[in-house]
Amino acid sequence: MKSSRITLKDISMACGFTMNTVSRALRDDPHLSAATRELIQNTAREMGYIRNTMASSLRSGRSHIVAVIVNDLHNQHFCDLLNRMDLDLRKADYNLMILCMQLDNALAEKLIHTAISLSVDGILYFPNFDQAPYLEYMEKNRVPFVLLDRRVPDIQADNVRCDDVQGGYLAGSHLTALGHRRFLFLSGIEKSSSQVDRMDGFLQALREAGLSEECVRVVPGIQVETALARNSISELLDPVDYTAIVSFRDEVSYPLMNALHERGLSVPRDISLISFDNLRAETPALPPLTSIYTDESIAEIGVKMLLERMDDASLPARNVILPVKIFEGGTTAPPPHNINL
Amino acid sequence: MKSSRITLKDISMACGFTMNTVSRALRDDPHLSAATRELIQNTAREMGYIRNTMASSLRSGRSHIVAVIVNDLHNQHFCDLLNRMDLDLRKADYNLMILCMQLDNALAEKLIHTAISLSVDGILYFPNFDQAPYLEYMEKNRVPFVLLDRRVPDIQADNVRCDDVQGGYLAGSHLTALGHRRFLFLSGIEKSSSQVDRMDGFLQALREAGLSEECVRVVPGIQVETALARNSISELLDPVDYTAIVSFRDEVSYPLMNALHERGLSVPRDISLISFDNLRAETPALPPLTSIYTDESIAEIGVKMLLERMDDASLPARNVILPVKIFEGGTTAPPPHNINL
DNA sequence: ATTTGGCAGATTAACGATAACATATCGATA
DNA sequence: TATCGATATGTTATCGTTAATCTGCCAAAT
Repeated sequence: MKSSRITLKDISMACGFTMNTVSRALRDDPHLSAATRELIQNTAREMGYIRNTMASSLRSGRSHIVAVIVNDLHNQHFCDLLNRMDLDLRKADYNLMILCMQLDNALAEKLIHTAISLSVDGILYFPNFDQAPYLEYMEKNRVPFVLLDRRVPDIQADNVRCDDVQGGYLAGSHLTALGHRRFLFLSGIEKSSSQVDRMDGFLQALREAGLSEECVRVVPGIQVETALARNSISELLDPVDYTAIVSFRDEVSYPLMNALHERGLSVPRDISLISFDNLRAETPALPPLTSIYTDESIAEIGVKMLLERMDDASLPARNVILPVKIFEGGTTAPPPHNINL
Repeated sequence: MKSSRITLKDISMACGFTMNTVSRALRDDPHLSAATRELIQNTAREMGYIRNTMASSLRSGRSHIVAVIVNDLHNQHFCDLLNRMDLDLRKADYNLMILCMQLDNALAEKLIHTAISLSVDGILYFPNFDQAPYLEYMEKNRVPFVLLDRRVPDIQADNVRCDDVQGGYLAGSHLTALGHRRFLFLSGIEKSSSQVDRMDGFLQALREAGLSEECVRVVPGIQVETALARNSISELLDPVDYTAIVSFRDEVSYPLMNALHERGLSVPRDISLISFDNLRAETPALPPLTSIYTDESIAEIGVKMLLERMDDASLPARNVILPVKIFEGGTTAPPPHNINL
């Protein structure tokens, strides 16, 4: 019952080759004879050798780790993305390290430090609006990175996100086409480009329908999150001076439907409900949510871009904007005709 | 525009102290004079120094990383747990590294290797049944670890999980008390103790109600997952020779309800539905799911245990079993009285 | 005045792996 | 036969940090 970790030295002594030769054998260096390589690899396996990444990375400069920095893990969107990233990165022989901001923007800087400190080979980053300064760290330390899901003003960097303006526009034109004239708009908490862009697109659709901003009551993200946490989302509904609700993400829609149901309002007969979910169309709700989504995977594309950039740092910055669509579930309908707001 | 990483050497040259002194200053070593310490810390900050974890860990043996190995991230259960773990670990100055098995059991061994290779300070592990051998790696390499959510036979190690036998029993007695006599039991894919234990408890409740195993049709986990992936869960429902469904996790229940609804079966009027969710009672469904849960947090307790163990490897192994309760949502009711199965 | 002890900081040697370079062997070629 | 090049392996230096040990200095104690 030997204890503690086996090192190259141990293997070297056990099979008579130098540490260097052992190291090369374990990395499948083709300059070694097949016999030597196999002998060493077998010995290593028998002894239960596990390479020390810390040492290896220190010397070689490569850690085989990619970090992804996310807002929080309560959002199923993100979790699905993370899963996909993990899969794709593992195929390319990288480990994914998930770093979570816990909705604390100040933590972002620290997490970027952590990632750099770990000598990660690349970073996938969901930036918020006010985090542009942190990006400098990555550039200064020459860490390849890709920005996901959000736009950061005045930054020249790889970037993949959804067409949020178009998303907001689709939501708006869908509702106005059905005849809605008064809206409740529930925002998300993050100060992200998604917020701004979706609202822009939404308002443009209203303008095209001859409506003004007056028709929209906006609930700030912080109120939404607070209400969610307190399980009191019902408060946000009053006064019911609207016939349609636009909610920032699908997950808000579930408690929302419960709250509407409790006060006797039926979806979509009395109130229409539409939300955004850049990631997938499937929804467990009954009726299924009408939702804005994209067919493509930010995770897949983001990982691909990062792999390319890690491979060649001199590539020009790329900007990918994914088209969005509307999934017409069962939560939108024309407003009740007897309504008079 | 300086590039690449600043090292202790750079700081050392910039402020005239040796690397060692710089290193100590940056670690708040009390043996240094306050003046020196501040001078060095300020210089480091100005120069944008970021400690190299790889080097630091190599020398010191501590990485400040804790790894958690999970089955997959599509399960909101796990994501909630991970979030909590991350929070608690960060408070204790550790980074959480999430390693995902992607439902591929063989990957577990590799992930444990990865964790050890990274010199993590501890491992939180959701083991499956057939993974007991892998645990040896952790013991051999003296990595502190805690087993979560599942029981592994014949292993003497820190362990926190729910009382799954009791959970199965609660589900069973709840349904038999309502008058149900025929059941459909949807399993989860993992070969975990939860599976076995819940079924044990469930069957015991049936026996106490004078029923035998014959009353239960069991759908294997692999079929459930396949159906979920193909979006064809409806297939599993036939023939409808039961009045109650027990599903292994809440997330299966949503598509299930949709499928029942589509074929004109109402929950709970025609079919009762109960599921397990060790983690939280809140459910977005309408009506809310009747579900087995626990008030306590496996994440919180698991992290606490791991911190204690990392602090003192000589502690005796501890075994914590959390009590479970039933949340009576709206998805169970007496069976239709005209039924004759 | 000499010893003692503590403090601030320097010197040196690792941690484990790998890159860069050097060497030895052998067959092929001039 | 002497030289060359390819192949297979050994030597040495180093990645950035920290642990272990040591030195010099000054104040307090004898």
